[in-house]
Amino acid sequence: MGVSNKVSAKGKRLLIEAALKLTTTTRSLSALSLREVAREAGLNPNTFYRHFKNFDDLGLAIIREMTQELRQPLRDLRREAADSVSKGTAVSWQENPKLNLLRSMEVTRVTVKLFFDYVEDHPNAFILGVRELHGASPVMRNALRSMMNDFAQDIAEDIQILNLLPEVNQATLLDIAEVIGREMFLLSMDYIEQPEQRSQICEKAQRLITSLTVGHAVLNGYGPILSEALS
Amino acid sequence: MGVSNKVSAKGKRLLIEAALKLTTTTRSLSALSLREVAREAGLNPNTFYRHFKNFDDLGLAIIREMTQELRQPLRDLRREAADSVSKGTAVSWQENPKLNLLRSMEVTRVTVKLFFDYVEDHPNAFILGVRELHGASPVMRNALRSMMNDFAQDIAEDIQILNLLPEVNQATLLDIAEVIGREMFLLSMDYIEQPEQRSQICEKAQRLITSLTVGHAVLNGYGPILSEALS
DNA sequence: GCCAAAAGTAGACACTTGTCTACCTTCGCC
DNA sequence: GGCGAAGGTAGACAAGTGTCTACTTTTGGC
Repeated sequence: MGVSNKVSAKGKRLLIEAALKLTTTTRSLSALSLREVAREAGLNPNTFYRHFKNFDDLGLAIIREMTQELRQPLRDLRREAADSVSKGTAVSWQENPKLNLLRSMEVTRVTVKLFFDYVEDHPNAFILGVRELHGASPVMRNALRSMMNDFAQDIAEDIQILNLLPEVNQATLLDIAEVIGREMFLLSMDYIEQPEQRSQICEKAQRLITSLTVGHAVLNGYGPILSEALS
Repeated sequence: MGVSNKVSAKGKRLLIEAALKLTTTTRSLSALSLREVAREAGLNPNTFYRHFKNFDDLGLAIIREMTQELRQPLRDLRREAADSVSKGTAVSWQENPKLNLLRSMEVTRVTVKLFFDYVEDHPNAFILGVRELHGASPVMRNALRSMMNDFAQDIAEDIQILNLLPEVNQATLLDIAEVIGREMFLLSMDYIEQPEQRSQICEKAQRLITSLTVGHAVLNGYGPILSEALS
């Protein structure tokens, strides 16, 4: 059931779980009442104050856990995907464009798959994340935005380290990564809500990533190389 | 002040404006109280019932207005942008790839500019739209999702009619349009919140759109043509 | 100028909410 | 084995809430 370990006091744990449950099934975090989540947790309303000083505080605790639980695992996932495809044999674009393009697409395919598997295992975390990312609480928004930035940073680094893209400007690389991160998170909502369309959603994500990276490569003068690779 | 005309009863109008104001400045729609918005509107709580049967009902009314107010104008904007660039002289990609690419990018530039001007004039509508698109109310979410679909449909049609892209599969064209629409809406939040970065945000949007379309074109076998156009 | 329908108001109802003070229970540590 | 802190509970409070019934005002069409 999503966000789980690492916090000692069981009351705190219960409250977090309760809030998570209510949020994902009914209302947004800021619309919950203190008594409501205490009731759901089977605790006295006052117990809330023993652990949190207000609602944003609870929200931040959830996000903190979520981040811990998501970032490193997702990082590992992408590495795993890369390793499973290219057994350490990095090839430059100029050397063998076709191979590299195929490798990129395969890494993308595997990463996307792993990502959505992960989404399936932690639906609540993603639902809450997407909901509050554009929600009403500035505190939440900022916290989640910074999480998304970190996430984008990771993606950008991986793209670079894995040599999935010819060299491009650092800033625009980050732009690409941001869009990819954001769209993956948003697509995760569809993935959760529409189980029967999951394979199509995976493919859609792959196409998006490939289009974006290839598009950027072309605009940076790698058109001929890519054309050759695609022929 | 955003969403404005077309509804007769002034009470209804006042309530809508009040809800919009409270939503964008403080909480999400579902977190508002009936009495609160009535108070803000300077009306008796009971007046609410004369016009809406519940809160989702109010929300839908707002969305209905928003859609009316946004869709056709945005459509006109894109046409205007296209006209201002190519004075009716449609050129096929094969005939003159370079000209067409430049024309595409110019249409993109102008459209993006006009779009964000529009955002600047209707910030509340966009804030509420983005917030509730991923909010807690399923009714809202569905209504807004369908609005976004229509919006994407419009973009896709325009891309096709204006010949901005070589022929591609209808479905993937729609995918591109969806991503463009979504990202434009999300970027509009940044645009509203960070006035000092507006020109960068415009450029970012342009790059995104160009990368996406070019990327798709390349993957559909138009790489050589584009390479030539870029040379 | 009338009159019904629509829009708006008043007062009350049972209920939920956040937060306060005060008290009990469990646990870790010396 | 005792003690202090942390975790949890009980009861009460004023304030706010959704919704009901009943009443008044405004409005538009004849």
